[in-house]
Amino acid sequence: MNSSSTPATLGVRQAQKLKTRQALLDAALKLLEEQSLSSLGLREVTRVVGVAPAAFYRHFRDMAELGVALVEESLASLHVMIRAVLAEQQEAEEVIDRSVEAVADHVRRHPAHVRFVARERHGGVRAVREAIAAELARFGDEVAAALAAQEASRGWSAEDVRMLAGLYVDHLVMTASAFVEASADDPAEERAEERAIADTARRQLRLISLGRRHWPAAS
Amino acid sequence: MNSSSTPATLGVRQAQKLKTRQALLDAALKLLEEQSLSSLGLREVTRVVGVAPAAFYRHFRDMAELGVALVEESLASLHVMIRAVLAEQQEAEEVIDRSVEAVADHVRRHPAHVRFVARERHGGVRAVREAIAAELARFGDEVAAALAAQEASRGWSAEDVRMLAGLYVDHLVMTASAFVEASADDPAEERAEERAIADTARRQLRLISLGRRHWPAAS
DNA sequence: TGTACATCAGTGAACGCGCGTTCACTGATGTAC
DNA sequence: TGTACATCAGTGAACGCGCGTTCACTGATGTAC
Repeated sequence: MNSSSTPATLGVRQAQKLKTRQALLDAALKLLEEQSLSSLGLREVTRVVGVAPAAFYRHFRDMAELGVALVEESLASLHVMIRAVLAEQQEAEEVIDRSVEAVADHVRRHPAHVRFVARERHGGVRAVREAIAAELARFGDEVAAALAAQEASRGWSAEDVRMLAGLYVDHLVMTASAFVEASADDPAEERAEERAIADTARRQLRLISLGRRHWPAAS
Repeated sequence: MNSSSTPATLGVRQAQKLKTRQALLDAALKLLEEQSLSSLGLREVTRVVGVAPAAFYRHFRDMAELGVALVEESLASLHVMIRAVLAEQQEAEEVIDRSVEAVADHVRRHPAHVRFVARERHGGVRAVREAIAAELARFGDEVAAALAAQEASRGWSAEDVRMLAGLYVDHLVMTASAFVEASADDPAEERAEERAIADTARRQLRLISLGRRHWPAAS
């Protein structure tokens, strides 16, 4: 029997290092709820974690590198959600309801991740912007592949399918941003605001869905 | 005859003050192409303008207040563009082409304004976020009013019209953001990228337009 | 028109502070035998 | 299993620097008479 509960695959040292790294990421993500990456200080982050400022350099070259790591973490969970929605094969109406509910649920579970992506998508740190853009492009490709496999896309050009996928991904990001920005002055008011956002999102998706059904058509 | 070319309505002092204020806004906008508002320093801005740091306080309480002023400036020009597009009454297809061209043109003329709004829409400064959200909501209302007056909206509920207007405004902002982020490594490549963005935007608007024509419909 | 006083946009020096980065170090973990 | 040496995550002190803000000031512009 092993003398400790440490996984056999990881030394104590490496496990501890990963723990510190994750603590840095978690602390940064929390601090980023109230500010943007380009104004977040290395000392702020290490102070929250409780390590010396210099320890930061054992994990990241600078804040931009930490930001890119946060992009991966943030969009990995979103990726899982998107795949789950795409995997289901149902009536259009039902897919819409499920998608919007999945987005709402995702925002409830990972508000800081969503806020981070919304904020840094057009933020002041180039490497992070590019990482987000690349990942969202991959989502778009994946959605396009799923759409192409559907009956409703018979006769569509690849470009048109990709265009529609882009519309869906953009809409998803917009909706997630709207959810996460639903302010929390009053809990009852917040719930009402969330319902309004979900309702609008569903109707917008329904309209897009209608356009899809009649595409392409002469003007 | 007046002894100077100064407008009779403004004293020399007040005119000079406005000039300095505008210089601060211009300098800030330029610096914000490469960073976000929450990391922009007061001394950076005054240094570019060539005034003492303390002079800043004669015009703005802090950077957030300057940011709100920039929101007004940035969205005022967009407002003009939106009104111009809405005022034209033409075939759906033509409206789409004109709108996309107007957005592309607006971005060409005011890239820094567009970048600023895209960046700070979800940025780290609450007052600025709220100012942008309020202004975009006003655009949405205005677009909704114009849509409601159109033949195609006969029988639509006010909520549905507002939902469609929101979709248009969101799409406009997304498209403008995409244009402004079209990178400029190679001029030829940039022009190709711009054409691709415009093309996608047009097809997305056409699809939305189709959805509109068949709304509401049973699934 | 000329004079005496008020206003106030912009100055420049000073302040205390937290920042990012460097460095030689410590001591627990890992490895070779 | 036990010992001797290597590795390296995290330490803590030090550095020079630019920051936001304050303050009494200056001198051109504005106003009252």
